[in-house]
Amino acid sequence: RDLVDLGVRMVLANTYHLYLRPGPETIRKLGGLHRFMAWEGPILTDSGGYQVFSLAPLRRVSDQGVTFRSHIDGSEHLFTPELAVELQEGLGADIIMALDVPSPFGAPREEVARDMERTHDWAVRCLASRAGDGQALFGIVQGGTFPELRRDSAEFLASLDFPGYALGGLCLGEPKELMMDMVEEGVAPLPPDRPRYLMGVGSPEDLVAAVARGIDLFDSALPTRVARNGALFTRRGRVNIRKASFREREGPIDAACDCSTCRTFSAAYLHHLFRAGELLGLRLATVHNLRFIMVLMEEMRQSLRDGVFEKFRRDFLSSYIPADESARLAQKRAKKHS
RNA sequence: GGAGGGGUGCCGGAGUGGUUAAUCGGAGCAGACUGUAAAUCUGCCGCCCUAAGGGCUACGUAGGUUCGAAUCCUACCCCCUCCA
Repeated sequence: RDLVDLGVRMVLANTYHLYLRPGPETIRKLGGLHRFMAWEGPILTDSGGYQVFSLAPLRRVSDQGVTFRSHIDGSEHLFTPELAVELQEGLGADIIMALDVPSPFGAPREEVARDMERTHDWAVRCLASRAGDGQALFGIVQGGTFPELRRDSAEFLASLDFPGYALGGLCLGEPKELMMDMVEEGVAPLPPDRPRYLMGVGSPEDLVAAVARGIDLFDSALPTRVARNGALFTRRGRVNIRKASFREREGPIDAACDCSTCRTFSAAYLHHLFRAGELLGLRLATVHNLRFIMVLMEEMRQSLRDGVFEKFRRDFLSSYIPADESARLAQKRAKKHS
């Protein structure tokens, strides 16, 4: 399997998606999620709070739970904190998430505070509705981009004695500095001996910045999604494999990379696969980006063990040009030319 | 040899007197995607100078009509179809 070869340790699955299709019954009949996906390692499931928020039209939140329409067929459903836990227990995941209410970036403070209170209330109910201790239930910190709310939220959840904590509702369009400030606010009150999970992040530069602020765990669709659209991570930053400059590039995407794509294929070949619309290109690019992230995380773990993380961070950021930075440079170049 | 049809920007293809540097596709150039709408989305795309804006050259070729033509007329060149 690709993921095993890549050194992947844990995978994320999603309650919202699995609930709508194929449905919890189907997975139960097929022996649970591990067997269904043929994944022997740990699985983390998200509660679906975020998907209801980002995918489903017509969502209505009440004290009871959240009502939404399926983005697939428009049918109406209700997720309560109790159901979210039950579904995730049914899937047999190893780490499960509380049902939360993320606030959109830019929402007024009162609204964010209300979402946060609801998230807290639901966190308590999720804890109470667990069937057993076999699975680790994580609480989710909310509070938008308001420092005091973030801190309040983290303090409240810390008092509930979860085996692990997540920071949610970030990376939703807010400026990077603000996001990292919120990470700091959210991490500070959490017990140091429990894992901290930053949900939905992210890009290589974000991972490094967040680890520097005490985050242990991440998940993100970014590396695979951008890979499918031709954006590949390298030690020097993100590159777009579709660019004409790769047409005759003989070496691998990233000479420093040990992934099977880089060890086997030239950048020119990958460029061609993307141009030609070949499905193989999507897979090779995905393998590369995932391996890049895996290696990056392993290097960060090692540097922490060695007590040289700060140096690693400086070195990494000095050579890795973030996407937005290179976009700015490209625009400048384009302007100069036009 | 006869009768029709057609030649538009890198390619395909709209447009049949002014608001057309010219609809729209494709190709090309660049960019974005962060708790899974899998292959999505955005911008640029004749040349030159610029910040807005301006100038130049363009619709097979050469003339003509007109205040004004890719659009009308004449000649020529080339392509396609049918008949012989």
